[in-house]
Amino acid sequence: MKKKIAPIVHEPHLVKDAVKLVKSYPTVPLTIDCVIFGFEENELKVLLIKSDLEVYKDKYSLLGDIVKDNEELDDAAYRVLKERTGMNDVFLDQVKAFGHPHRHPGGRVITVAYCSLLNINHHELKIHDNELNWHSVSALQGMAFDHKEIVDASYQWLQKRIQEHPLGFNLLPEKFSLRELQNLYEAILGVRLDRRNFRKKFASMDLLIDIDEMEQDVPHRPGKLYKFNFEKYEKRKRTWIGIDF
Amino acid sequence: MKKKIAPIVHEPHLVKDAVKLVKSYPTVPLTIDCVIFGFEENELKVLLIKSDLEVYKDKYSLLGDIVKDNEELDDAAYRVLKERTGMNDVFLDQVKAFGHPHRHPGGRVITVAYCSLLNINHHELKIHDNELNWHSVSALQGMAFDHKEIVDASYQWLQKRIQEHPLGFNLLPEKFSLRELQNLYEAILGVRLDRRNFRKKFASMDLLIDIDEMEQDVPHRPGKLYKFNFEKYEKRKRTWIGIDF
DNA sequence: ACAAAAGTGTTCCGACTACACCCATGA
DNA sequence: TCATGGGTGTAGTCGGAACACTTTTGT
Repeated sequence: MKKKIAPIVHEPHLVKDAVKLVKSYPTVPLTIDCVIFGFEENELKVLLIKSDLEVYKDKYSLLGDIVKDNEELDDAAYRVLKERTGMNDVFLDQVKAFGHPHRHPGGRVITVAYCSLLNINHHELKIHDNELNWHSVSALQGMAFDHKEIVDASYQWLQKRIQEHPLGFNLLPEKFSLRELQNLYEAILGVRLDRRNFRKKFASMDLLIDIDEMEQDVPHRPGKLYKFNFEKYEKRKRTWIGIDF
Repeated sequence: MKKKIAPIVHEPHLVKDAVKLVKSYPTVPLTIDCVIFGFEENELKVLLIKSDLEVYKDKYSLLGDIVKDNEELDDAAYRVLKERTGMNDVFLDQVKAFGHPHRHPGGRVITVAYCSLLNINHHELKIHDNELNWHSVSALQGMAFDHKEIVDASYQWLQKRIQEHPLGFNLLPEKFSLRELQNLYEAILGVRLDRRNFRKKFASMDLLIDIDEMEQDVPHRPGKLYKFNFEKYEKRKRTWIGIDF
């Protein structure tokens, strides 16, 4: 995930014009915003916080921050994620840059949106100020800035990506049943899937490890539990074609 | 393509803290870079210019510019496109933001990459300074900044997108033969396709208009010419699924 | 016993693949 | 007449979609 920042060094006399050129450029504030998705009670959720700003009193906003000097965009997003959720090794990917001149009431601010997937139960929210909390994606309202637009774009991005790569596992506990997996896909894609076909599909992908355990404390016949074979997927990723529901 | 910039006006006393906040943010120079693809001699090409900078003497760079105050990112990209190619109504879409702290030797510059598709023969390069010219995508070398990386990302983006939407028509003349269309897909995807199956696929999509003309001056049996039914595609776009070679 | 979800196979159909011959034109 | 690519159909295969009954557990 984290890329090293290569210490590129150019001959000083050669870069003088480049430095001069860049100094002549207008500049804008740059931020990142994280669209952090979670899955709970068979619903896709997103992590939001109450806005600090008076214009957006009682509105919700994404977790974001400025990008620091010398900080990679990816690293900035990862930093915010870690500060807020305490979690490492979380799925994170850039979605899109948003640059409407009036998207921020305080003046022009460019933001780069990142999409992140994490298991709600695997972390505790580190900072509970400003009512940091999970919100159902299907019923969002009262969002600050253009954050509704950003969430919508990220959600569409996710719907597409999850059909190409098995990202869903990032949202589930380490051990999960096929029913939970199916509920997840149904919730994200907003469709109902045939149970037998769903199971066949994942069986044929051969990315589930049967850990020989069963669900506990369910009021019905317990299902088998599986782990996701991340290692196998990583190896196969380069030639991955898609899931195709 | 061009979105109106909504004149959002907030109560002045409410935005004071927002303005103050934004003023406290560090700022960075922001540019856009256009990866302009064309198709010529059965090869995918990209429009490049010699770099102005001494460090990148004799290296090629993408067409880019700073984003102006109050200018939408999309509009900035479109402006560059129009300035350089003189063309309107060109396909243009955002690919990704690049923000490596040392990607520009003159200091930190963030850029947002845009992908554009146009018909090489439908335009004349407006400005021929700095050896503005078309280069084969498959043999790029000696590129300035991180522009190779940007072109690679855009090319991959294109390969994916062209399998989901019939974007290829943007690269062809108004009238084209099925052979030309197939050559285009083969060049972009880097595969060979079965001619009969290819024709069947496009026939079944029903997006080609038979204009009842034939190729001229070809040293073999002339093929029929078609137009792309942009109108029909636009109507159908919302429910578009994919092309799937 | 009942409720609730787990687990499992088969048939059908549509889509993609592979493949070969005749046709129209220019040289 | 030859070289070049245009134009066409069919059989086989693979994968997705539809679909119902038995099993296991808790109450």
